[in-house]
Amino acid sequence: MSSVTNGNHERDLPAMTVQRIPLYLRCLLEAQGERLTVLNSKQLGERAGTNAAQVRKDLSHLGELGTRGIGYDVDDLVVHLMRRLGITESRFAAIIGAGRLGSAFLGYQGFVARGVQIVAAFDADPAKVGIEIEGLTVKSIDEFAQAVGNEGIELVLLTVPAVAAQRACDVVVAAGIKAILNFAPCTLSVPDDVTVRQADVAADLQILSFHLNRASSGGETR
Amino acid sequence: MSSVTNGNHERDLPAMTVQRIPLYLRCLLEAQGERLTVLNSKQLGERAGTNAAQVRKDLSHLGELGTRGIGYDVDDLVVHLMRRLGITESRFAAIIGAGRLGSAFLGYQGFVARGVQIVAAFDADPAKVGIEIEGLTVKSIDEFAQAVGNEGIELVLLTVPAVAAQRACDVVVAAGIKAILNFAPCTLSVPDDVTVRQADVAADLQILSFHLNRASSGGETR
DNA sequence: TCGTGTGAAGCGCTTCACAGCA
DNA sequence: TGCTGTGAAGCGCTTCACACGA
Repeated sequence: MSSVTNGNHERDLPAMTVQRIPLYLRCLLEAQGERLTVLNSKQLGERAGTNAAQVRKDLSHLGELGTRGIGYDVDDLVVHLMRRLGITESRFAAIIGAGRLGSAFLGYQGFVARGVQIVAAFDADPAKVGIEIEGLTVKSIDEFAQAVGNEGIELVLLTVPAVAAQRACDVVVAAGIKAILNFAPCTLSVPDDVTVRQADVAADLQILSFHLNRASSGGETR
Repeated sequence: MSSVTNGNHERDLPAMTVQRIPLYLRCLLEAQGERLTVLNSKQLGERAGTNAAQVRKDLSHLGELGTRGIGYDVDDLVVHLMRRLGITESRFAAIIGAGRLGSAFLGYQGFVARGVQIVAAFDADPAKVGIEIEGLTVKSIDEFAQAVGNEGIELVLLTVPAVAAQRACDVVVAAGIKAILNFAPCTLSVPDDVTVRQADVAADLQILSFHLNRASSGGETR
């Protein structure tokens, strides 16, 4: 009603654009490491594995971030993408399930640079509670709700066995968490306002297996 | 040229259908565990988190697998989907990078039931070579090409740091591997006939973070 | 009757092509 | 001149609605 050049560039990004923003951000951080200050849509597209038109269309949804005749300022764009992703300040995450996979993520040093900080680990198994993994003491799942408030936890990585996943998920949802990354190969039931992303490694391998078939068989039917 | 009811149900599935087949398969295996013999499209859709129309359209691409008025025979469908994915016999996979994440997958018992068997682990670090993880001795990456032939390896899980990923990838591709699941947060350059799937946990968390923003802010612009 | 298989409609994403601006 | 931002065209996926068949 008052702004002129500022269109409705605030909410409602296409789902596919949202999925690519982390990819663009990663490529831009790489470019920063190479001391590049400007990237055009073609260059960014090549790094991200897409094309220039896709990059321009995606970024145009965020506002007019580029300079015609020049390209995109790398530092500027990094800030804009981080702001859109809500990671200008690190988001705090918790791991539920201190098994092999959960421990691997606890020890991974790469999350902080991507705007996520793992601040706590929980397990339902009393044998796991109290042990220290990568400098963090595993807490009981019973303490989860309290920890969410105390530590500002907003994201959950669910790394429990499939049979325990729904139970753990219920605890997480009851504590007010709205975003879950589920590594268990099962469908989780959650309220509409909770977002679940599925990370099923076996499914990924099956998809790759499918593509192996397509490549090898020349064209015979049997 | 001779078959009557058999249309061209052999190759060329829509990409999105291929992505959902592992999901359907997982739901069907669950149903088998519950001693269910028949599922209709609505029931399968609910389990898979989609709808009946989507299920029917997807499965129709594989042939006429259902029975009108009844639904789909669970065992039959499992066999069909596994055949399409090329996992009627287990596919053999190798892990490159015997770090925390690679070790976690080596110890995961759930792959075999999904048609994938991890048969070897490799690392470029001489300090890692020779150590035993979950009953498997870590080999040098230099032995990879030979092992591919000896052990029938067709899939690779790449769990090395980002800086080492392209180098490791080149070794894998040179050994004739056509399918790679890359856990390193970087874009890999591969020939056209090699399929790479990206598994970037930090990117998934960033997407979840974006959705947190959308949910919390009621509608104000600033 | 009930549920599949399927053409057709609907919808969203991708690509194109070019106007607009530094 | 060179590259962005963007309407429009193109394309593929999803959803609908119903004929067909057990």
